[in-house]
Amino acid sequence: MASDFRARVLSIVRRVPPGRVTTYGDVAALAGAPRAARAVGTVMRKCRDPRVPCHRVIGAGGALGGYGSFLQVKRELLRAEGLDVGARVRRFDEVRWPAPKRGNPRSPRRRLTLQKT
DNA sequence: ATCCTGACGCGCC
DNA sequence: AGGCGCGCCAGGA
Repeated sequence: MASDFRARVLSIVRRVPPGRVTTYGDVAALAGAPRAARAVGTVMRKCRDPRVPCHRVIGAGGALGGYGSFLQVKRELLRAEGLDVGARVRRFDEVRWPAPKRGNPRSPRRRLTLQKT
């Protein structure tokens, strides 16, 4: 296959159940590349497979993310699945998938802050 | 192999 | 609270 990464991303997105959403970043992490959120977007962009619910992949914090006119379709689909979608997906934490783990010692999201001497 | 682009994310202004 | 800029990664030309 073209890329292992791509295949993983697709397989992951396919598991997102109706009425639930996930983020580019989370998918990237699940695919084994925590910093490749943008790359996930690249994959979604090419995705034409109806088995892949790409409309359930949104931006961090509930932002829609999206692409051109498809953004509108995305909103429709999400609403059709019962989600409350405004400028951003509301109740995000409740419809997020997979269920966000709390106090996860293995999610050491690095915070590389630049100090000002 | 190299360069440019982009359905992202997050710190800062 | 919102917008801007820079960093990250994989794809495609």
